[in-house]
Amino acid sequence: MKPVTLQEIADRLNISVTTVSKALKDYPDISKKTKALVKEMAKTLNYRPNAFAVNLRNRESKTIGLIIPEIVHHFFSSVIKGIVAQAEKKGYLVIILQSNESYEMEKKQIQLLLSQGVDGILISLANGTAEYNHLTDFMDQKKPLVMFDKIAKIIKCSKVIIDDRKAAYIATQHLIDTGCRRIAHFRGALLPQNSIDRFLGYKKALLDNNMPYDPSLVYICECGDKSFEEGKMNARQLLKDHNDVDGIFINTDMVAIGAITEFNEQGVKVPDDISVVGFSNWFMSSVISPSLTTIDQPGYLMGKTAFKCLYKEIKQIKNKQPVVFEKIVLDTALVKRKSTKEALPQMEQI
Amino acid sequence: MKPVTLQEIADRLNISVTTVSKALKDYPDISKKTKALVKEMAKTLNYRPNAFAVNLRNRESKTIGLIIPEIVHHFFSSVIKGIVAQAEKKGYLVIILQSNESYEMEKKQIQLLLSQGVDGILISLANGTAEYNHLTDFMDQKKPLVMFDKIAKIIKCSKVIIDDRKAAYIATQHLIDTGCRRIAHFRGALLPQNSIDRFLGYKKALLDNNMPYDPSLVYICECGDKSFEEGKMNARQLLKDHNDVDGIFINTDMVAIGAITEFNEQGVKVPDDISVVGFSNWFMSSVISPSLTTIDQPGYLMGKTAFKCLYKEIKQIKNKQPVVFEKIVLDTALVKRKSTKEALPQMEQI
DNA sequence: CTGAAAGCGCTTACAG
DNA sequence: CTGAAAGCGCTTACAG
Repeated sequence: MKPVTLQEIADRLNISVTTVSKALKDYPDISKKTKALVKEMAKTLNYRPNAFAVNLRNRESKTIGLIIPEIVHHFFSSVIKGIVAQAEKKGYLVIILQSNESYEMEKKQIQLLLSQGVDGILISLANGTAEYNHLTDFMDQKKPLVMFDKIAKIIKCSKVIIDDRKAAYIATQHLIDTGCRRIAHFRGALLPQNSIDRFLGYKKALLDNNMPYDPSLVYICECGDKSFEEGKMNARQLLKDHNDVDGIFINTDMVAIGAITEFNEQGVKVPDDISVVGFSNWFMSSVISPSLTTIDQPGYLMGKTAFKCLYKEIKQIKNKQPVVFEKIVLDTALVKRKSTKEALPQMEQI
Repeated sequence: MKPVTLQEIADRLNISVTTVSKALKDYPDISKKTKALVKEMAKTLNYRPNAFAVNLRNRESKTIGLIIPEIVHHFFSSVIKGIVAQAEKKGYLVIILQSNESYEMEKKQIQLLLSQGVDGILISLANGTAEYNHLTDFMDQKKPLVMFDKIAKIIKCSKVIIDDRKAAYIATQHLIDTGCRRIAHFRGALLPQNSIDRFLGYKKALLDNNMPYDPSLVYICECGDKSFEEGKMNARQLLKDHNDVDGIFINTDMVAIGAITEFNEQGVKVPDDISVVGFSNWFMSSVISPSLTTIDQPGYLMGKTAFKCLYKEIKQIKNKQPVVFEKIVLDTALVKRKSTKEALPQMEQI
């Protein structure tokens, strides 16, 4: 069974393709009678417009691309869900690609999406990305690109993020408020803006509380798919290097869970010996023991917001309006659980 | 900057569009010299074929659709990752849609994908799906559809699954081998084939071991996004109803984690008082305490395999070869952890 | 070895 | 109110 075309409908009704096309789209210059006839025939034949032809004419695909470092990831999968849900509402479909934290992949994927003719791109940068020509190339095609979570400050485009520095500050402050006096930090890789910002928030909290910043207390994790093992390893190393540490602020939950697991295995008590604060609020963090105090990061909302932002720009470009870039900062929240102690009463008054 | 077309290249070189097209595709009837010239010009101008036009001509989009019940889900996100990775290798892009376990959504999404002109569909059925016209409609367009994990036995198409019944049998047998004598089951929703099969595997293991099957020991979970709470609730109810139960086989890990959490909170010792076996081997299951004995379900491999299968059928249809449906059953494995006891020596000899 | 022409299915400016 | 015609960018059977 060949797909039904406008031509087929036109032939059956003995009218022109033009009229059929207009009737289906409710052009005002077509008579009611004709419209009814056409629509009925279209229904009977189960007519479905050929998307390729429509796309070719209209120069839009109603499809967007999404490039994300990792799919099997509580936070990112929540973002995906938000994007897909919001896109569907607006009649847009989402093509997903995983960069695997690789710049090369990311570059290739942008090209792929460009070739496919997506109307826009949503991207969270790979750790390995330090050059941005692939992004500007895309934008040079007069197509919008919106970054979320892992962004490049230097690129002029809309961004949806959280205030990583502030959130990290609050996390570290919480450790201080609950009595920690020597606080380590397991940071993320060196390049990504959010691991830099979280590190800076940690440092600032220390300084604001007159606590010395000690670089030897900062450990690095790549935060790829080996996060759990990295957390364990770093925790082991930390115990060897510094037996006086009583708190750690960790760049991401999965690493924190690795660290807690290591502490549990070594008989180090959390939070009595060492308090731990994570980042992201993965579901898992609420069910391990002790449950993890962490920063809640609104993944689903971030996805929804990022799509809305992209959608707005697609419309603006289509209507030849000027595109105004936005920087949207979403709220985070400290989720207190059992991996940190109760706040000291005297400290709260300071 | 307008996109570069074949016409543009042709004009600049003073040759025909036909020749340009053929040169770029290395037709043997074009001279080496012309090919070199054309390719160089294409490179200089950064030519990129218009996908819509190519699609329209070739009647294929190099795009497939993926419909999945839930994106934020360890198992399903692993499947997505496998599909996307394998598809990219073959030059295919993947459009993702989430059915939210709803039949209505699923139906709408199939239509959407059909309108979009995808070359095939990969689907894991929603719990709510009991009618299959939307699936057969799609296949009537001479486009392949492959089901994975949550399938409908009755539909004639390729399927990639695990042997749920066997895996459940092994899980239950493990409970018996480790000394459990009164074993409950938290099953999934009533419709999905895999929750039926897991239930049947449980039942068969009991009967093969001369243990009575007691329907009052079977509890139902929808296994949607409330899985954790369902696990807790069912565990609470179970404790009230049956204080003699010493083992539970649970349809999916997230529910099992809920149950274990409830037991921990109530001071019921796992595995000493009650042993628990889950299903799926979510990462989380290895880090909770006690860690969860479960069935490892190969999500990434399932995704990869499902795409390969779909790809094969796309090619078969394109080449007008007969399409042979396959049923591919992937291996699972029992992962023994701390939520079950050591096997009893005397039992092992039986 | 090269190119004119038809056609994929649709949309829309224009004529009547 | 209706329709002929052009055109979106590509591919390929066919002619020369």
